[in-house]
Amino acid sequence: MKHRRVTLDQVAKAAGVSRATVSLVVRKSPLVAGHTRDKVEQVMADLDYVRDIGAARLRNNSSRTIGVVVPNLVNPFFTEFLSGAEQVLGQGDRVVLLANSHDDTHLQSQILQRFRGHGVDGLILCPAAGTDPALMTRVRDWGLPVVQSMREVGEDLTDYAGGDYIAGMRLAVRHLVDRGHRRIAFLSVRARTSARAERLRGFDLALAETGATEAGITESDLTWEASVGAAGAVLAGRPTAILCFNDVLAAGLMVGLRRLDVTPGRDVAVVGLDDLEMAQMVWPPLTSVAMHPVRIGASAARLLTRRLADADAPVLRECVAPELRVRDSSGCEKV
Amino acid sequence: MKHRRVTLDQVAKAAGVSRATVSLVVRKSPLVAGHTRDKVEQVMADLDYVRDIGAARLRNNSSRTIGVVVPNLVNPFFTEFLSGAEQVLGQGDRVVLLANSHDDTHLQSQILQRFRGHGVDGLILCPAAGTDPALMTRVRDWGLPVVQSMREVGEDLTDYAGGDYIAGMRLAVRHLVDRGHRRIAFLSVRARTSARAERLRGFDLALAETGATEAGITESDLTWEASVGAAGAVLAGRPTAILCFNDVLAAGLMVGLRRLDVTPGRDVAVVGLDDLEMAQMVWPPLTSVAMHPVRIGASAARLLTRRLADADAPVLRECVAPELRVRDSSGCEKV
DNA sequence: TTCCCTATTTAGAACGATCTAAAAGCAGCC
DNA sequence: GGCTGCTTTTAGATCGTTCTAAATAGGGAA
Repeated sequence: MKHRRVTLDQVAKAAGVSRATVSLVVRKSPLVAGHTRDKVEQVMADLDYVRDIGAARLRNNSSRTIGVVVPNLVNPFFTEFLSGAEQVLGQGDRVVLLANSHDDTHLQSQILQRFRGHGVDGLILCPAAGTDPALMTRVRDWGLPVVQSMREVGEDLTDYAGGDYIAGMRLAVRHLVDRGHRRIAFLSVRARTSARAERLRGFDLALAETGATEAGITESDLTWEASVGAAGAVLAGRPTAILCFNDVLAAGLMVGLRRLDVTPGRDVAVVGLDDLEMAQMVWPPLTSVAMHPVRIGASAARLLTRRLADADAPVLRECVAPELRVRDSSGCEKV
Repeated sequence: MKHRRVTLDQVAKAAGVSRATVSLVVRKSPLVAGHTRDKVEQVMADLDYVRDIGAARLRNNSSRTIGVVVPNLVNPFFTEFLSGAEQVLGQGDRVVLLANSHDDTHLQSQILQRFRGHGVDGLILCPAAGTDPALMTRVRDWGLPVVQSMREVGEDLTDYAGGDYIAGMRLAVRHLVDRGHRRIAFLSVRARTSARAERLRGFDLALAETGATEAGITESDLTWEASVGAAGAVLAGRPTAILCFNDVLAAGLMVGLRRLDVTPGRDVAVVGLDDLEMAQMVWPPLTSVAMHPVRIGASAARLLTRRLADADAPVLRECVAPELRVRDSSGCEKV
């Protein structure tokens, strides 16, 4: 019923050549003569030969497999990221080994062990909150090329692909200030990640540049439900505009505001970050700063491909430039 | 710099036993004596030994790797599904090989070849629209256990995990009829999948049971933007209520309706399917039928685990029961 | 013809695990 | 000591590839 897989040897026998020759054909070596190649390829097609990549890796040490670790598979930001990475890697005939760390460093290191056992060629890692920078050097000692993405741990330890959140915050704050807002609140998150630090720094810089004042920084869990409940705390600082850590929190916040009879886009301006598709679906449509997660994922995949080709290439940081998308949620002027 | 991997042989040498014994320890065989096991485990920890699963598979034919193919990685429905499957498989110490078919049968078969080459133990497949049922028997001939999910091709060819969309449509239609609606439209999709057929059948059944009349079936592409533009066509049938293929289309439709100065939840009732998180974020909050994609993913993973354990187990269909979630978008009574 | 050179092809040893079948150890018992 | 029966350990073949180094072909030139 379940028959064994077709091997190089069987193809070789059927084509009347040696196993080594067939192997050369499989790897598209220029060494084989045209007529030999044709014959072997014909036989491979007839027998439905599929090369065993695991066995190949045993010899040549390349599994064409990339481990991707994200902290949250349900957050559309990370799935768009994943989608971009998968796309690029698939084009390079590589395959994605996916895992969700749930932002748990313990689970994360289990996952890395598992990936190591599977002989992945490289790693795209969005490090879980609280990841020890030493992890990066450890991974490097394993001989595993890594690209960090969306979040970063340590300084220039690895390549990195992300969005420029400092620029993003600036765009958002300037937009609000242009519309006459002076008291701006920030709905942040509790989890200590570089993504959070970067936004806070951008916020400070932007406030200093524009002369606007901070009207309170509230911390929420990184879920939609949590931000609904944060609305009261955010309003306590009497802001006329609220910047949110991302669109998911912004969407929740708007629901929370409405429950307190505050209408976003009229009574208070709300701005998100990321510009996920949902920004256009909520009401009022959410002003947001596009971070292009799909592009970031693609960029991470390309960085990793580059490093696989040259282990000693200089460490690179790639930041996708953000774009402001003005919609109705920041519609209220305060002049 | 990049040192070789630690092998069984090295552990064996260091522990003063044979490679075979170490292998037994790795596999937790009860054959090894307690003191030997302890010593070997100590050495493994000291040397940071990681078992090479690829090499193991070559001999014992189990890669602890599962291929998962989804048609759209950006659709939150599928990512929640994926998340459920990944979770369960990870617990069984298996790893997910992920690929996105973009609903393209050609790309899908490329992916399957790739997965085959990687020696996956099994497959969770949400078949791309237009997939030939013969694919399932072909995959079976490869000796690959498959579970179809979310969509199904062929009759009882493989195990299947999905949501009960017939029941879901019934819940939705009854709810609308209870609120006094008699003219109900359905915003459907163009792609011919079992998911579409099932919903249409449920719609017909529910109409027949309740005596409500169909107020037009419009077809849209399966994207948010497309459904925004479909609003005009949907209204042409003069419905008092609109049922949508899923929440993504419902969200788009509501935006489209508003652009035509029709307020969803007041001028016309809108109901979605799936109950994604976004149902609560749109305005007005969307009445929807929860399909529990995370549970479906988990169920698919369990079905596959079962089949891996027993290739001859009877073919099983598992359908997660839907639940109606009433919110404001169906708020308008028509009595 | 012989020799050399380049273009192809190949035998056989890896890679790191598991499996099979058989060998050692170690009691207890005659 | 020799035998039986049990537990524990092991040598060596094996999985399907790639690599190395060497063998073989096929022309020309001398």
